[in-house]
Amino acid sequence: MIQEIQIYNTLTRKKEVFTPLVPGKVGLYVCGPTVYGPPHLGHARSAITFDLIFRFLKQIGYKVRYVRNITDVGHLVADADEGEDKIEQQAKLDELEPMEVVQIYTNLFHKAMDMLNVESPSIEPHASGHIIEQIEEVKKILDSGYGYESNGSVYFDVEKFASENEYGKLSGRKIEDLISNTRVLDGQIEKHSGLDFAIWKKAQPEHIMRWPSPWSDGFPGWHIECTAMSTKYLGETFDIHGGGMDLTFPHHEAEMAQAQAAHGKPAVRYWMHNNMITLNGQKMGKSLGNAISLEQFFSGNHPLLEKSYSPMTIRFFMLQAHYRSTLDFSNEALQASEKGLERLMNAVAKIESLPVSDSSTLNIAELTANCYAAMSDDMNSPIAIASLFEGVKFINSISDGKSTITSEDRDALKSLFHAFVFDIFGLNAEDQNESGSNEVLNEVVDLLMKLRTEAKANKDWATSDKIRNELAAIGFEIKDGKEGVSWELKK
RNA sequence: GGUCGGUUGGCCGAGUGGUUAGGCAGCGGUCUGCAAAACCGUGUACGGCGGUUCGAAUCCGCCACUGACCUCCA
Repeated sequence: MIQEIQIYNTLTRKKEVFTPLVPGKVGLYVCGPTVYGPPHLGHARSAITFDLIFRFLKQIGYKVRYVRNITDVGHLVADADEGEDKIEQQAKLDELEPMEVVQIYTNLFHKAMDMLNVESPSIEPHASGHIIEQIEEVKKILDSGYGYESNGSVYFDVEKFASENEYGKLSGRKIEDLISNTRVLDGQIEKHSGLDFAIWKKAQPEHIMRWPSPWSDGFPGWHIECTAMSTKYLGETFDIHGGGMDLTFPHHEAEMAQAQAAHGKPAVRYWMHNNMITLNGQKMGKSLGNAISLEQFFSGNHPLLEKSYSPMTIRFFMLQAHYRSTLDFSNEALQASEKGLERLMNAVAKIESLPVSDSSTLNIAELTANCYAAMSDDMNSPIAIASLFEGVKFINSISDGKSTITSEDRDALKSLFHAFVFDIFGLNAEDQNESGSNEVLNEVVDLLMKLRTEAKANKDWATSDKIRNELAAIGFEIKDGKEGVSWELKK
């Protein structure tokens, strides 16, 4: 079942045939969230992108170990390395223990991921749970000569590394440009060069998050956690490393250098980066203060949102764009996705009851091949979705009596749609809002429907329209179909 | 300033040297007591100016606009 696929490797800037290190198995590492704030649309894009990759690789027969970390230590909040740990900063604001903050936002993240139907990774390691492994990596880097200790902190010697290895290749940077562009920051006296980055940082007295190490009581530098955890769970060399495009520099560049320094060989074979979500053409991000949280999307509680958007709408919206393109948020675009998704899901539900004939007027095998070909070409979900809509048109046409399908093809079509819609794209039928669980409400509305149907039978249009219009005003949508009346409570 | 991208029809968004992306909206139709919903049909776009070519939206050059990274960031 395993077929040839191509993926775009940021390192080489082109699509490459994907060949795993170990046949049939894939090691995938993705930078997860820093849990100091509520999850926003950007987190969803990354999570959904790599969820798609995870799901597709499994679908075509690979055994995948997917590691996505939780960053809960180490980020510095200020320009200088003297700054407080970001998580600690938030903790002080909230008057909570740092790990309490971590727990709160980790839970929120998990909840949002569940709602978006993002599968759990195989392993979700916390940086704080791998301090020992990180210290070991720091030791290896010191042993290899690419690190130096300075006043209790340990730094990575970028210029030395660059003189003997490639540095800047991933992000397309030249070391000379970096040197001339680096800002001179306070507290840099400890470093030999402004390019150097901390791999272990001595904690200031007031710093709460701290661990003992051979150099000082402190905390690990940001970049080292991914090297330590990917090495532990996937090995010194593994297949795919993913993350948001904004992480390519300096984070991933530093990771590449560190791993090379520590292990004497490159760690990552394919680098994959998802692009950003934009809002009015500008990147949506926590640091820009324009991030809309996922909770706000689900509830519609944000000035920029005209209405609430379900998790599946968000998911489908993202799948309709290629992961390497920026995706611009707008109410109009989201509403278009919402309707498209509804049409897709309605068609899926219809397949089973489609009437069969002696012949098919659409080539299902070809449709199937197109879908897999699209995904095999660097996870081109929008193309695959376009093919699926070809199938939707066909399905509706059959139920309209204008096209035909054989029993065999109907089974194939059903398999195709189930594989793509549910397994690969991870879309699921939405619950029929809260009304679905409210039996009494259902019965009351059904009663009104019955009264309206009776009024219609008596040609008492005044009464039937009154029932329909007043229910509509409350938010109910009344659908008169050939098989009878149905209704839905729209938010 | 440096580096790398982007500019596609009303909106979102694929793609590509010559052939319909797709979704949404709009329009027309079917259905309906009328609607709504649903379904069917329908659009002919590729920033500007040059160049290469039998042929470019797709390749090259210049220009304009815009974005990302260069600091934490998905």
